[in-house]
Amino acid sequence: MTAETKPTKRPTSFDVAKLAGVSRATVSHILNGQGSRFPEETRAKVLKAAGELNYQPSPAGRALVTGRSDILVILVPNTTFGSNLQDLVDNVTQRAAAHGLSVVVRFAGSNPGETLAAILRFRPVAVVDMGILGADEREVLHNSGAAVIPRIPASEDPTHDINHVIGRTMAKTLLRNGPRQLLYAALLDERLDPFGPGRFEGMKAAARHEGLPEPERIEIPLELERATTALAAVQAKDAPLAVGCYNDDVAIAVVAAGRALGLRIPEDLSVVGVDATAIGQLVSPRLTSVRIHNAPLMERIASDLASISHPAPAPPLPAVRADVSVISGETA
Amino acid sequence: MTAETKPTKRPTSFDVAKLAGVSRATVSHILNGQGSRFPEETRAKVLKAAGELNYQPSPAGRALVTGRSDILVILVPNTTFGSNLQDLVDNVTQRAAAHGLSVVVRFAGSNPGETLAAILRFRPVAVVDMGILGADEREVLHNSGAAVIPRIPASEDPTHDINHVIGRTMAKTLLRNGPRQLLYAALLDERLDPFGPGRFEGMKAAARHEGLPEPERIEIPLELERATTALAAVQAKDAPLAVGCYNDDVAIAVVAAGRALGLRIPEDLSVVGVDATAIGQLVSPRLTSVRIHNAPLMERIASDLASISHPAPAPPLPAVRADVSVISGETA
DNA sequence: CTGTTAGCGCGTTCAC
DNA sequence: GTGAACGCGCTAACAG
Repeated sequence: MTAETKPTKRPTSFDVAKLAGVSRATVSHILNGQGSRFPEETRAKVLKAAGELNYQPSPAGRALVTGRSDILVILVPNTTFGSNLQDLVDNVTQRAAAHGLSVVVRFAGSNPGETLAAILRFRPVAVVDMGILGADEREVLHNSGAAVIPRIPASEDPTHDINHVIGRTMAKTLLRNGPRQLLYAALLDERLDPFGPGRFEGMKAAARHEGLPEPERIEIPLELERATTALAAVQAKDAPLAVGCYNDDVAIAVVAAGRALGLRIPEDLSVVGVDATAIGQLVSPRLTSVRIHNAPLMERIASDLASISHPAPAPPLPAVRADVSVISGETA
Repeated sequence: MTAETKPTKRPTSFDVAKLAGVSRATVSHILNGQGSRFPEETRAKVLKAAGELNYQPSPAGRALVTGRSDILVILVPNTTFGSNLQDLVDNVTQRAAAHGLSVVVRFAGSNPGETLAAILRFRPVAVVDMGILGADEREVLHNSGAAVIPRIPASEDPTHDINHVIGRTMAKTLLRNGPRQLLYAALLDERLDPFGPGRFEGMKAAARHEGLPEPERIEIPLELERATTALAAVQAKDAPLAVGCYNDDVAIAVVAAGRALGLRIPEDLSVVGVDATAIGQLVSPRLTSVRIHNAPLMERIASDLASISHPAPAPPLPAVRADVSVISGETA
């Protein structure tokens, strides 16, 4: 270094104004596009000055006056949320950047209230909710002035919930070779299983529809011995088991436990996972798994994102179609 | 709702001052603990008023005057960073909250400059770097006034880098049953493999040390057919292969590819992963894997976190011991 | 039309 | 214990 460059040398709107030979107000007007139209000459001067100084408006100053930060929060259920989490985040980050927004990721903690409070502290422009917020929490966010994305039609039939669809799909897949004792395998760590209830409900509905007894819910740790114990506890003498799992990881654990118990797969134990992860297709036996098609959701997020700038009241708003498909493997 | 509650009804320091019958300056002094000592009575009044109003200082206002936000950024390499990512984030979030800091997660994008810029926009108090920042980038952050955590001893021997240690450990493990042709298997998606170079270097060093030829680097997609093709391309006629993998996911892919090629494991193909994930221990054959002990790192982060409030120049600063162990499975 | 003045929003801090 | 000013950007009101 030559002469102890001051750490905080960020130019302010005042610096730009000075360099351009105008007032701060003019700078603000021009840089925000809107406002009265200034002669081309003035615009150019200001833009050039801003460019030379590499002027970046202070988020703090802006937040102070607008009462809102330029932050967009992506609320993520947990780390195990498919492997497409990264893609989704990258995608949203790109689009948000185009709107001048900064994206931050928050993992949903085990304490919903705390999580909500943490989000509110950011005074975000928008919150991308992957489906873990309750109606009341969405309400709170909305009232705080944050757009909650994707926007969900108000009168949503719980039967159309993606997790319900997943649960039904698992059940249907497990039952396609005749009736079996249905089970729902959740993760032991509840923190990681926010979608469990919906999926379990879906399986129950499917069971009812088939005239089968209500499925049982078991918790499967991702550890062989304890998983085996858990599975053994529900193993009937000679009724084949059919286990719908929270995700592929759990499915792998169930398969491992079944193997440890000497069960044939899928004859004695059929298993269906969710997410159709790459790993699930690489292990032996290859998993049968429900794949969630995120494209529609992504599109919806993108369009909602686009509409937060234009405070258009409420454009169309088609429901997000719950789009899933079954990847047939060797476990069901 | 009764009467269109105003969205922004947050109390300001003025409200607290009014209710407590003092000036805003007094409120500020008392609420920031530090400052001259006020009579107990005044303190109580202010605290009570703040409590009743549930007063939360505006981050924007504070940021404006301090030139710094109350944000702590955790820079995460990618989604596949072990499953302990969630634990680490939760852990840091807890501790940070105790310091009144808000934690945000950023995934390191493929474009380092962009990532750095995005972080700088937050003007964060601190950045937790999981080891993906270069010395220059750390420098930039430091100059911007952000504490970079964990603090790394300046003259760090690259040989002590955790990834180098991991690479050497993989090689050693693979070679414990005699010399083999060493390979390093990276993920196809480079975005997900920021630690690859260090690990590969570690393997090279170990190979040199053993007088073996330099290991080759291969890219293994997480998809059976293409993984098989990639592995077949490097398969010598009758030299057994020994593959050190970026992580357990890659290891599972290599094992699957080997099986597809009719190789016996570990006789013809030995494999070592990294992370010792739960899944790796549930599949068959059970993975041999290098486990990274995060406790020391966590502790270091915790202590560094504690020291950002006290601007103590530079307390001790013991090096973080790179602590790894080998989980013996059936693949090496 | 073009551009400026003035004051807000919120917490902090110096000087009295 | 307080008054006043600062930091930074925005915008309504206003003057040239």
